Amino acid sequence: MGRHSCCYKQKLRKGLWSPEEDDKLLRHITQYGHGCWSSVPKLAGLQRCGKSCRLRWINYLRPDLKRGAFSQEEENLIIELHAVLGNRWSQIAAQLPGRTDNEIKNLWNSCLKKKLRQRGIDPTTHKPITQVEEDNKLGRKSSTSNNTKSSSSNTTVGGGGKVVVEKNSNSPDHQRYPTSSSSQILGAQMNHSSLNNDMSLSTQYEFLKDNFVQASYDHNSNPIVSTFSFANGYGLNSNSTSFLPFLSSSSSSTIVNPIRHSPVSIGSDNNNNNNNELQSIGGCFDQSYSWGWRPTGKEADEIQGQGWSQYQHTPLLLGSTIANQCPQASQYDEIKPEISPLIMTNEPNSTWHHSQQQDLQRLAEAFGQIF
DNA sequence: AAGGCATCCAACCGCATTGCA
DNA sequence: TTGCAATGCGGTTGGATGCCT
Repeated sequence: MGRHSCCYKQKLRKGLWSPEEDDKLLRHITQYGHGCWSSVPKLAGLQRCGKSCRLRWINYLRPDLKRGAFSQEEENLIIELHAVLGNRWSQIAAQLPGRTDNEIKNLWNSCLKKKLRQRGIDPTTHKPITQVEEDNKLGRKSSTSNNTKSSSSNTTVGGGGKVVVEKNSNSPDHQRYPTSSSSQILGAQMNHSSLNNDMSLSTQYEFLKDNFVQASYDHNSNPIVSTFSFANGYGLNSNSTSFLPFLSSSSSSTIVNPIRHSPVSIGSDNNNNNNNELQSIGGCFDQSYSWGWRPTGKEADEIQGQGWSQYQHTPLLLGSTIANQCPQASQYDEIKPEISPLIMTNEPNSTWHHSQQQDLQRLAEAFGQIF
């Protein structure tokens, strides 16, 4: 542990904080707030630099911190988020209320990495270790290398916070984050299969379909909000008119814009600029088309059994409409339906019909821009 | 009991970004 | 536009602790 240059200049204390120092800092911030951190030590009567005070507050003294061991659910969530976000500890921490990035980083390095290895999973790539070894043996480039310009320099995305490209080119970061909102093909980011940028749009669509995990509906919201989750941790949150991308593996209500990597809010605020920004990202907000999934096979039979027959030709993805009319929709929260694409134009008297190739193309393009 | 080693985790460092004059 | 200070973030360090021999 070194010392900040400012600490050298001012002969400030370093190392562990004493209870007295904690008390001084806590009292000061409780009473006055932190304001400008560089002025906090002086005002609080501490021989520390502002940076040190800030860190102590964020990682230890904040009243909203959750103490104690991580639960199994929290560990699972961290693993899932790491697969999507890589070493972006602050963004992972944002999904776990009461936990700090430092805490999560330490847990990952001391415990979770080990657990994943024991399960035969490479903690850097989240691929099976055998596959990673095979790739290394063959000197094969990871699927990510096709999608990134460089792994040797830092880069930023969308004007948001710093995005550090990891030294290890196997990092999931490379494959999860497009450098522009439309430059990457969905499939290359959805998992680690051999899909590449050359695949046809209908293949992309099939890929989407395969990675669809579940639909759920929030009957307490008005209008009812439908949520659609995909295997890569992203999802779509919809009402009847729009689809907003977010990180679906989170149990919290924080919505993450996967393009800008920053939390945004989606609420009932019609003037919310973030909403507009998000809606402009995906081509699925096309004015002339609506689209969705319809359950087939066993699930379709179950729907009929529950009086859903009148809706059997209506897509589930536009679930807000269905859920408004048919409360049993919520029973499908945990079902992964077999799905077939349906599409409807917004022209008068248009009805739902099975998608044609051109519809699939539009759909795949829309998803390709979101993910 | 003592020494060596491994692990944990609080705290620091360096760098990028942001905000402001 | 530029320079600088403040802030935020991820990587790293090293003291404390526990376990093993």
